[in-house]
Amino acid sequence: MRKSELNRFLDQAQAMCDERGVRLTAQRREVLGIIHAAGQPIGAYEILERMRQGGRKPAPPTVYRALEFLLQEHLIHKLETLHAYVACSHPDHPHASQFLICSQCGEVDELESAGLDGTLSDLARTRGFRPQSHTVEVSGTCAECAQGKSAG
Amino acid sequence: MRKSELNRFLDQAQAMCDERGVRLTAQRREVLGIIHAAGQPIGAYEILERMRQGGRKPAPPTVYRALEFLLQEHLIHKLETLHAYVACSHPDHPHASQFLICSQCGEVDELESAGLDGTLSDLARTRGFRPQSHTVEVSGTCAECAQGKSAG
DNA sequence: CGACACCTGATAGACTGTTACATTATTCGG
DNA sequence: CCGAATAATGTAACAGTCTATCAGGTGTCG
Ligand SMILES: [Zn+2]
Ligand SMILES: [Zn+2]
Ligand SMILES: [Zn+2]
Ligand SMILES: [Zn+2]
Repeated sequence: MRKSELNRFLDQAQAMCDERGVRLTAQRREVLGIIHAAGQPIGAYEILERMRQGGRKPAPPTVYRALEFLLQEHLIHKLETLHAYVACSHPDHPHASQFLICSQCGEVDELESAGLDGTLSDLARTRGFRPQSHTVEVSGTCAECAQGKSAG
Repeated sequence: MRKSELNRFLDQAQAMCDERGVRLTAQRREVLGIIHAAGQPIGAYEILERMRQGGRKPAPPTVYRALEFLLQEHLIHKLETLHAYVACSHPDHPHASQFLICSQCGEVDELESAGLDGTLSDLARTRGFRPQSHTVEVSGTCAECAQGKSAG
């Protein structure tokens, strides 16, 4: 069963929040679980939909508040080009958003490239620009989809 | 007067569209002019607002259709993190979207870094990913704003 | 003129996200 | 434990961004 993997993920998040003195409440944990379980970028209203399957009727602010918290704690990222959210693949330390997004199957691959970070910082500094955060989203075809296409 | 600069920009765009066999109609030209004249990222509804100052009452689809055309022809870019549009600073050849965005004054600086392009392509290829387009938006403080702040 | 492609106008609606205020839950000092 | 302060949640209404759809106009070509 794969549920234990999800639980490990959530427990790790819980432990991190405990350390930081912030509260991963049941609701926030549920939203984080839905995002992680989706395995793909998922929109706020789709999350809302899945929360409603438990009988409750949360409204948009509920999910947006949870998303705001999870973003602050670097447990999820927002994909600006998709208006969707994904679980962070290495939430133990803050970092910028760097993604490969397959336009065919929707899979995303989170990068964490110090080289890319450095290239961007250098570029910025040559312009006298002081960077604070960055968003990198590469759209294209993932390995699996490319293979399937060329083989087919 | 600065109007001649705007006209040169628009005439250049016109020439490029003529070459490509596409039509930079009066309406598209007007939208492109408004975006260029703004000098900063401008939202679709702000464009709409300015178009209405001529007495006409265009509706959202009007401006979105023009924006779609201008994006296709690489005459403008969309800033995904701002939901806003800017004129391309070197529209003579297609290229990916790379921007430094000052969060204080709103100025944007369009990069065109082959090095960044290469770094991204290399990163993608090590994952078997075939990139098609990318969006890079760095948020921070521009040189002027940083200077004003440190001096003040 | 008629047929066709393209552009435009206009209504309505979908999707994404926010404001404002009332209510409930949790924490903490006494 | 009690009560005040703080944090989190519930609820309704709304704002911002973008799209679907249908109808009408313009221009070219034969
Ligand atoms: Zn991450
Ligand atoms: Zn794929
Ligand atoms: Zn450009
Ligand atoms: Zn600035």
